[in-house]
Formats: sequence, C-alpha cells, structure tokens
Amino acid sequence: MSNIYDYKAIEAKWQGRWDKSGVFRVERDRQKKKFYLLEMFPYPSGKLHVGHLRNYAIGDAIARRKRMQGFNVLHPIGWDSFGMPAENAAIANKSHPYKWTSNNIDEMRSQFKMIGISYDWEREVATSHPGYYKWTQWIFARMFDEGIAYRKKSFVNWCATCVTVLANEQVIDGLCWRCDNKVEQQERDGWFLKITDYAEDLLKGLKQLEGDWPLRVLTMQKNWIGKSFGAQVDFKIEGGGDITVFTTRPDTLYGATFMALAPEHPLSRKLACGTELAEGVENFIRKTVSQNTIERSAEGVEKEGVFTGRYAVNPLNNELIPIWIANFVLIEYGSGAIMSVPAHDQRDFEFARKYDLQIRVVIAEDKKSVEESPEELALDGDALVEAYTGDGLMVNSGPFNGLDNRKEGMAKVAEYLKEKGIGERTINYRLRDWGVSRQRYWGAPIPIIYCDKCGPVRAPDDQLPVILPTNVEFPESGLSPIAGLDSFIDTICPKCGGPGRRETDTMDTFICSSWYFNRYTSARLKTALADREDVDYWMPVDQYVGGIEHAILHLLYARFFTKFLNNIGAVSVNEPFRRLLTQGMVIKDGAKMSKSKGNVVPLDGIVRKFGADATRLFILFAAPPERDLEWSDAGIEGSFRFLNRVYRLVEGNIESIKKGAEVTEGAPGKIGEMPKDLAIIVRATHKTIAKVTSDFDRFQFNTAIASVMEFLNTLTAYKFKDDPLSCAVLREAVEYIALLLQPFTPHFSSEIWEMIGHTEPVTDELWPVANDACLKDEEVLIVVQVNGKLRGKFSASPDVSKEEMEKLAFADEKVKGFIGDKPVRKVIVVPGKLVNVVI
RNA sequence: GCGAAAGUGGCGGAACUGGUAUACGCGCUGGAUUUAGGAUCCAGUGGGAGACCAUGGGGGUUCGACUCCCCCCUUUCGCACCA
Repeated sequence: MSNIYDYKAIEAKWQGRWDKSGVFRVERDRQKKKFYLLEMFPYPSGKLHVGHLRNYAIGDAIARRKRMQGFNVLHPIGWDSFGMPAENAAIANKSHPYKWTSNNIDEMRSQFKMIGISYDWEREVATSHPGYYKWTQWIFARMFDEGIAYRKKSFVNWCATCVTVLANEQVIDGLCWRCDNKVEQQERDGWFLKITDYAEDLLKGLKQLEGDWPLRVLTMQKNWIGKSFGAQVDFKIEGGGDITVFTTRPDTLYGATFMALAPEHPLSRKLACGTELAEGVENFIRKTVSQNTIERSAEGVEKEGVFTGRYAVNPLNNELIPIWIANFVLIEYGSGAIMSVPAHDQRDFEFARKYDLQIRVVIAEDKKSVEESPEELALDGDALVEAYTGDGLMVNSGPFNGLDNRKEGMAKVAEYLKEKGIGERTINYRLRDWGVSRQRYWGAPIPIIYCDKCGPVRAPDDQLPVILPTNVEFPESGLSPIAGLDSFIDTICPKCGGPGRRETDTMDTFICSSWYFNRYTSARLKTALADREDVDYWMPVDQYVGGIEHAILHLLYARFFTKFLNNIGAVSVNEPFRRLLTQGMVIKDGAKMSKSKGNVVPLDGIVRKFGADATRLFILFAAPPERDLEWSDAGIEGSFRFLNRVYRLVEGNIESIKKGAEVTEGAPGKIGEMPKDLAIIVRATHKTIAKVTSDFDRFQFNTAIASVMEFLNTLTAYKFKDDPLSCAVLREAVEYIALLLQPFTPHFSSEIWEMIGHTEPVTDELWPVANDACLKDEEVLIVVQVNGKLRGKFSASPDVSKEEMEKLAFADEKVKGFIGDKPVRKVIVVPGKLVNVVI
C-alpha cells in the first residue's frame, strides 16, 4: 500500500469526466431556483498563481455547495482580455497582442481545468473578441445618444510611461494604478462618461446593499461620490464678468474677504491680462500646473498664490474683495473657484496669514460672548490662532446677526441669494465624470466618426462592431499603431455621406468589464447584448467574489453601467451584485502578488507536487477569506497529509465500509442502542455536519476544514470492530467526509465516493443535514471555578439540575481544598456548563 | 490629520450571544518502524522549579473579560487642501 494517494490519476480522471459529461453546464429553468455565482474574471496575464487561486477556490467552494443545496447554479468564467500588458509584451517580443492574449488564454484555461473549477465553459467570453466588443460599442453608442458619452477638452491625468490618459479612479496617491509612475496633468480632448448624472442613484443604491456588501466597500464608495450640501454664489467682478463659487458655508458669506481661483480656471490668465501683474500670474500658473499631482497635493505643501490685481464684489455687503489665484484650489471640484473665509476655514486662514489678507469673524462661538462684548468681535480676527470651524451665532453679518448659523443662517442666506438671483442652494459631488479615451491600441475602438460638417457622429448599429485592425505594426514609442493608419481612419460620415475620420482612441478596459456579467447569461447571442429572458432570469449576480482592490474602480463602474442599462430598458436589475465577498490579498515579500511586481508563486509547480485538491484545501484553510494572507509553502503539506490520511482510512477499511451499506436503517436511528464509544463517533459525525454547515454559511472555510480534520482525528483514534453496526457507523462517517469536502476537494471526494460503491457522482448529491437527535451529548463536561479560577471538572447529564451541579461541585476534592474553611459568599451556576464558587 | 479594521504560542490561525484561552494545521522534541533517508504511526509542545503568570499596554464593569466600557501604543487599509 502506497503512502501517497495517486492524486495525479484521480484528478485527471474526474476532470476528464466533468469535461465530457458537462455536468456544470446550465440552462435557464424557471422551475428551479437560480443562483448566480461569479468571481471577478481575470486579465489573461499568462499563468495562474496562488493569488488567483484564492479567488477561484473561494468561488468554486460556494458554487459547488449551492449546487448541492439544489440550486440551478450559473458559474461562468471569461477573460478581461483587452489591456496594456498585451500591447507592451507584443512590442517587446515583436509579436501581436492578439497572439499573446490568445496564447495566455489557452494556457490559463487549461490551468483552470487542471484545478477543477466547476465552470460552464460553454459561456466563456473574452472582451477582446469582436463578438463581445460589438456590444461594448453598442452600449457606448446608446450612451452617446443619451448624452451620457460626450467629448470635452479638459485637464486629464496623463501617465507618460503608459502613454495614455487615466480616469480619476485609476490614480492612486498620485500614481498610475498600473505602473506606479507619477501622473501629470495635461489638457486634452477626450471622451467622458457622465457618471455624475448617476451620482445620486449610485449613492442611494448603496443603502440597498447594506448588510450584503462589506461595510468598508460601501464607505469607500460613499466617500468617493462625496456628496455635500451647500450653495452656489455668483460674485460680480469689478469691471465686468462674474465668478461662480460653491460653498458649504453660505452662513459665512459676510466673512468672505477674498476669492481664490484654481490656476487652471479659465479666468485666471484673463484677469491680469495687460497689467504689470500679468507676467507674475503667468509664471505662477505655469509653475503650478506643471507640477504633478503628488508635488501639488502632498501633505504639508505650502499654500501659495498670486494676486490678480482685480476685485470682486461680495454680493451681501458690496465690499470689494481681492481675487487671487491659489495652488490649493482644485479645478476639478465645484466650480474651480472659492470664496475665502479665513476666520472659519483653516486653509483660507493659513493663506490669509501668509499674504496678510483681512480676517473677519462672522460666527461667534457662544451666545455669551456676543451679548457681553459685541464690539470686540469685530476686531478679534487678528487674534485668532486658527480658524474657528465650529458652529455658533452669526455676527458681523448685517440682517443675519444673531441667527444660529446652522439651524437658520444657512437656509436664510441661501434664500436671500435666490431672491436676489445671485445664487441658490445646491448639492455638489466629489465624483468626476469618467474619462474613457485611451491613446493605446489594444482596446475596444470608440465607435465614433468625425465629420467636418456633422461633427462627431456615432457608427450606426449595423456597422458594429467597428473592428480593431489586426494587421498593424507596433512603434517602439508605445504610440497606437492605428493613430496614423489611414485604412482605418478614412471612412464615410454615416450622416451626410461625406468624408469622415474614425476615432483612433480606444476605450478604457474598465468599460469592457462593466457589463460582462450580463453577457454570460447568453454568451453567444448575435442579436443583442443579452437575451432578455435569460438576463432577467439570472441577474443579479447572487454572490460576487473578488479582490478588495476593486472596491471603487470596477465595482463603481459596473454599478453605473447597470443603472444605465436599466434606464434604457436593456436589463431589469438596478444593482448588479446582490452580495459581495471581498477576499484579502495574497501577499508575498510584503506586496500583493502580481506579475508586474514579479513576486508571483505560480500554481503549476505546487499542483504538480501536492495535487489541486490539497492546494485548494490549503489556501482556504490558511486564513479566513477576508483577511490578507502571507503566502508560505510551509503549511501545504498538512493539507496533503490530511487527504492522505483520509484516503488510507478508506482504502484500509474498504471491506467494512462496503459492508456498512448493508445495514439499511443507518446509524443515527440506532444511537440509543449502540455501545457508548460508538455512539460518540455518531455524535461526532453529526456535530461535524452541523459545524461545517454553519461555518460555510458564514464563509468561514478555515474553521469548517479544521472541524473535518478534527473529526478525522477522532475517527482514526477509534478501533472499529467488524460488526454490522460499526461498519455502518464508519461508512456513514466516510460518506459525510466526502460530501462535506466536495466543495473544497472535488476530485478527492468524487474518488472516495466512488470507491465506497456509489455509482452516481458525489457532485450530484445533496448537502447533508445533521440529525438533531445525534447532536445532543449524553454527558457534558462541567467546570468548577473558585473565585473565577478553574479548579475542577466533572461530567454530568446535559439536563442536570442546578442543585445537583452545585452538590457535585462541592463534592470535588480539589475544589474542597481551595475553599477550605472560608465562608462561601455566593455560588453561580450556569446550567450544563459551569459552577463558580465565590469565597 | 480624519475614518475603518486588526494586535492571541516559534508561525498561520481558533474561541457563535461574556463562562475550560491557545481548536485545527505548520514547526519543534522524544520514541516506534526502516539498511539509510523519506513517508507513516505514537507521545509531548504558551511561560515558569513552583504557588502562579499570560490574548499590544494601562485602568474599569462583572462571580467571571480575547469578548463590554475608558485612555494609550503599534500595524494595515482607505481618504486627505473637496471649499
């Protein structure tokens, strides 16, 4: 008898069977309750590594268990196959992204099969396939029609290394999310999606997800959307023109002693134009704008500014206030201009101190000070050490004096502004429109044609997909090979029939992944992005599993697309993912495992050495799913050993186990009549079922697996006899081990199941249910404490009375010794658990 | 700075609503088997000679605290001039 089970043969055998029989293929079936389980699909970077495995092992465990619970489970996989690495690799190897990508997909597909994930392979999609991106373009076309996709010139995030523009969500701490290089600001034309139109819907939708999504993700999205209430106010510029500002503090308007514009603000250059200040202003703007995001926004960067020489009129008191340009004012937020209230805003305060600008207090901290010394308040702006940002009573504010700033002031000032037609209450969001133009080749072409007469016109639906030409050469620079490709560019305007030029930018790949979950419901359909009945049956995704790194990016975009598709009547759901499980990252050498960081632990070597089952089991056993996991090879042998022990138990007792099938009634019914020690095994069996079930419901795979291991320890410690009842007990134990492990170690479970004589596959079995009668112990251990410290134990019937427990506790010799002759002050008895004697 | 999560043996991690802290696994020690190694099996394994002491530190509530409350420290993550 070999010590190591033949995992290679076993895994190949079952993978072959699953492939051939197509057990994991599903069809829409209104009779059955559906369950849509989805893991975030991978970018086909080459090979699976243990970081990938975690995601897919978790997903597969859930999918397989749901199948065992009788659900019609949709569990598909595909490829997020557009993207820069393919293009860069192609340039480096003088190959083509198409080839590189499809080779990688082939490699990764075979690896997915090698680890036995229960996918419906008939639904496989690849976002770089024309049959897929046709519908990506179709959605873009709808967005164009609805005014959601639009073109504008603006300051955008530019990554020089990737030679392309990035969305705000793709800039992490001022660095490119992909290559970690510094991002610069550049003024460019490009396509944007008006995600801001959906800001309120996206925010509201988060409420619906509460409890089903990790709170962390909900909070991050909420902060990202960043809703704030306030007012917009128009300030007249002395000598003509006006500036609109957004403020959350209309109650401090009387304290606005200067204005500040973002350097990028269109008026910044104009205001000083032709004056002797023009040069200084120009220099300041140029210097500030050329700084990258980090240099400009890092903590502790000093506030700087320059005076434009011009003044605006405070609309409430008609005072002239100087207009400055300041580095801390952001063009992206609000209107890119602010009214500055140094007494009540720390940033304005620092700026005012530096440039010696007036500071006027308009909110008094408490009532008393207003009543006692009203005249002093007008003066003490200079005495402030920092801005007062709290609430209080309005002072120095004309007719508003004495009002509670928050309860009345804000509304009253806003009302007044509205009456005068110089402002109103408004809501501002931090969320910006999504810049989606990418100056790279390997992405979905934006289906737009420029015509000198008609402007940008979208390609008609019957001309979709706009095919990305594959017969191209790649310049070393990383510039897109289609940017100068006349055969692609030159076309006819669909509107007027005149000459037209195709857009050569491609779409951000996050667009491709914003709707793919719909496509799985009818992956090969040629006439629509998804069959309406199919998509209505399967969507939403019941359980989504993916990395926390997409908390904002992908998860926000996918929600936005779903709301848009719902809006145009293409789908019925409003939120794509009912429940979300964010698994922690797999860390190696202190960084998230990824190919670009060069710290990947490839899967194939490990699987070769221990088998797919042991590898999957280990990664689920090593830590709870949400926690980060520092990878080490060290523990995997334990999982492998465990499987070997189970295998040997079955192989070594195969005759008894088979004989056990002849006892027709099964062990649980006979628990009352069997020997005590055998009954303990039956109880352990059913307790394990109950424990694995409840742990699984909470996705605590690590403890679920631990309890099966513990059960095996109990089982192997017991000397089974060969009588029919013992055989039945052993058989039952082995059967449940196979069933409970099936979601984690499917090949192994299948093999065990077959070995003990089953002809139907274990993957078709139902999830076991513990027998309640077997969960109750015959005896329980009662602990005895003296003054809260453990001093003794005894066992008793689980329904032992409190009086009896107390009696038994005091009878314990050790306990007696600790009590001595001291008086007993109190005795606490927890039924069936513990006695605590207080002396 | 703000917000969130976390801190338990040599290591990964258990402990559901306060009730035997350290389940399960790794590693380590000793033994059995083996020509040897590997594999396997058995026993042991928080610290301390000990009464006792231990869940980041310090207080508190309680008969009883990893669990609840207060203060502090550390780590990780997110946000960070958002007007």
